[in-house]
Amino acid sequence: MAIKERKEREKQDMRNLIIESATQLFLKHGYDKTSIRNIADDIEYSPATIYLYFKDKDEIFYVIHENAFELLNKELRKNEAIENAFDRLGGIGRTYMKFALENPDYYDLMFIMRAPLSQIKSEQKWEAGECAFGYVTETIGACLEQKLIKPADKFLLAMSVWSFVHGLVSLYVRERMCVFPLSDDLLRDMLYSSLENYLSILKT
Amino acid sequence: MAIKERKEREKQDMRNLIIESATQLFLKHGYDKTSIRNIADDIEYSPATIYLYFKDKDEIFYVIHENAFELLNKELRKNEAIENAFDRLGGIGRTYMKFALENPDYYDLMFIMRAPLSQIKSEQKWEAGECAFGYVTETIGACLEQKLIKPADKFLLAMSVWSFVHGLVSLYVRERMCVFPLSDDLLRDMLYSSLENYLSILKT
DNA sequence: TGTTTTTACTAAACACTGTTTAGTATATTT
DNA sequence: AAATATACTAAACAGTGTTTAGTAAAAACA
Repeated sequence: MAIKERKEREKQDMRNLIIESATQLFLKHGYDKTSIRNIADDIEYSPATIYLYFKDKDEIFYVIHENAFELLNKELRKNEAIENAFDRLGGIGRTYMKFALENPDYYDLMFIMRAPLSQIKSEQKWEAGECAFGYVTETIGACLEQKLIKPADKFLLAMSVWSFVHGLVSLYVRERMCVFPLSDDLLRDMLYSSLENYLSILKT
Repeated sequence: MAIKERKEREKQDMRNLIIESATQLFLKHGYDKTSIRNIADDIEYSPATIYLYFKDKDEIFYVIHENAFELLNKELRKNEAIENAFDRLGGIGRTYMKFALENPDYYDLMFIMRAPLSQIKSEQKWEAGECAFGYVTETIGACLEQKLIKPADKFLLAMSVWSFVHGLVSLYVRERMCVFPLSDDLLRDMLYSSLENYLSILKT
């Protein structure tokens, strides 16, 4: 029965088609303005068809959110090449910040919006998040073992580092940094400088 | 012509009535589930009436956002009593965090959601934000003058401290701290511990 | 006072949204 | 060839923010 396999393939193709259209519309117009009807129009199917492939709108954006994490994780792991654990931690921080500033809509979906996580609520785990966060924790563990940073609980430090960078980029992404009377370019520089300053005071 | 004054009073009363109802509904059910029709039902007027007193939904939530800032600022200024500038900074940080954890919906509106700031876009300034942030900057300035913290640019430090605490509470409020397999109580404790740890490494 | 104007309000509509239901062709299996 | 299963959609449901046109009551004017 090769027919069943073909049907399975076709089902996956249709899912991909929907995700591709949704991703493109999302990156162009944002979450709120990407409606099921817009996606349906774009792929030239009726809105109801989309519900044969996805439970609801949030499930679509959960998949996009997972793709975005794959992208971020790929970027983060590039720092694996850095020998010194502290330099690696710095690299990870800068990569994370760069990702957020270059892909603000993805970042929003991954770490700010409630939508994609409605998929997880009670039951599943937030694997994508745990994976990215785990890498930070590991690296901090290495820094602690080699006494490259001031001693503290590994998880507390991981939470701190993550929160620090997230704080900077999320205030920027959601336009709260306007309290600084600075040009956008100078502001971005200052975000990076803040990170450097934080790393320097973490150092032993 | 005392009539004009009465009319003015009545107009303000109606605005207050709408804000009170909206605030109550917002704190009970959240932003998305607080619709103009819900508010109208609650105050026993037609939905169209609300538009005679507010330009749009965002203007209503901008006022609520301002009230929330008044509340936060009042709390923050209580730290004025603390003599030592560094202790005062710590107090401000803890007060900010406490406010966010006790009023997550207000915090969301003030520092995460896009809605209330749509009111500001091009033209006005975000006065409420600048006021709260200014107080942090001032205190950090005092810390620097008295050499209580490691030297760095005043604004860079203010941005850092704010971002650090915002990072912690916003990841918590938007449920990204679930990467930690901890109970809610332990998690909250860890947020405060993170802040203490950060303050300790800022110290000279 | 009576007439005109202004004010306060609303019913209904517009243009959307996510989602569900019922029904129809087409493809597959028996 | 007949029966069944699959893929799809038109239309509806229940909601959203917002606007328009029209109506009573209040205020101003004569």
